Amino acid sequence: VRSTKQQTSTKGEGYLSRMALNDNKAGMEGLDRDKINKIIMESSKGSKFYENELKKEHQVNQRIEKMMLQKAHITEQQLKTAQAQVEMTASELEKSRDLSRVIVHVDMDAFYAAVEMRDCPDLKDKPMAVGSMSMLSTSNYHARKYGVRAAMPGFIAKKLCPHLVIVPCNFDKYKSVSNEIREIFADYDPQFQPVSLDEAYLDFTEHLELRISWPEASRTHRYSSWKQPEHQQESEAKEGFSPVLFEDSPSSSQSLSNSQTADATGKTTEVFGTSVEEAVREMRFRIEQKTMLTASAGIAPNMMLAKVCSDKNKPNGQYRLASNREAVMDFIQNLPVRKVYCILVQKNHKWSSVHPFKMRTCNCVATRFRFSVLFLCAGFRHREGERKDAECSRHQ
DNA sequence: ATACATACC
DNA sequence: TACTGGTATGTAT
Repeated sequence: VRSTKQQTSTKGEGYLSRMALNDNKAGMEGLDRDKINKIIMESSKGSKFYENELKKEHQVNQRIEKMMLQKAHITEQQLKTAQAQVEMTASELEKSRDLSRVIVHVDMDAFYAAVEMRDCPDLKDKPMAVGSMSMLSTSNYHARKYGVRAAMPGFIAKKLCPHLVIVPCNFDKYKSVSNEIREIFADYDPQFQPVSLDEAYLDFTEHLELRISWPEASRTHRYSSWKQPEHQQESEAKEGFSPVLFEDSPSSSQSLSNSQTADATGKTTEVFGTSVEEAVREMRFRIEQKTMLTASAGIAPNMMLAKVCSDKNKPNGQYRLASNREAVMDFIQNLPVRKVYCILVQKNHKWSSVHPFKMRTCNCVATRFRFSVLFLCAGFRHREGERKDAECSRHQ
């Protein structure tokens, strides 16, 4: 597969395949996928774009045919050599497996759309999307029920949902909100890695080591009335509380999570525990109080898994994958390859390389390739390496 | 070293 | 009418 060098693959999955894979997305329950695909096809037909996509798809098919021909000529000996290589790589990866870090992936829910809805309550119960007639950046959950989603041209979205409201992008606004949430991220990991305006990877490992001995006051956060501008200074002042001053063992209240102090007026503050889940819940709480926007998070021993996890309980939820081999393997079993398909092949050959084998789940890939160590791909490995370098220079 | 291709949001 | 644009990495020559 790797040696098939023709540069004929489509951009990403390709338009047509993408539609066929229009599954498994939040907000897609109870919607008629066939009908949606039909409308998309009819809207696309005859356009230059569509012709191009067809051409690319054809090229990919030819490439696959070629690969299948090559496959017929593979000898027993070659197979054995390849097998041995795979086993070797597998055992190397197995040895280098590191489950000691706690990585969190945070992703704002329908970010651009959520910002626009926050600032214009009229949009609240309407299907809306952010972008233009040519291209949408994202859509709110209401619009997703009609099959309207990110990276879809606006005019097609209008056909799927005639009442759709399309709001133009306000990047400056999104940038300033992004800065607000990044300030919170920095409290948990000063070296956090932003992916885009609304998404970042955080290494919680160190925060958790310190947090275990934090007093309750440092883990208490105030509900915002969303009217007083000073609410953010409030929480920052608390965060600035030095944990080093409280090195005695965690107090008895430490294990009691989710306790709330009540006022005459009701809840005004919330106390968070010292566990990962509590720390992440706290971070999401602070984001919501500060920006009126919700975020979802995934907690796992590496970036790739964290990313997949953050999708699991979206919107406004979080999911933690335990840090042991068994849990990870279990999690991987029935995961659609689509979510992590970069695991097997070179990054930019991934889709056209895995696709012809028609494998849906990771388990299927593992069986076919007798390959059991599949949860850190080159792309993420690169970024994780980057992070370690950054950390080294920080310590020096 | 450069141009071109691909990926991600 | 209309199928992104900014930024990164990877590959070929």
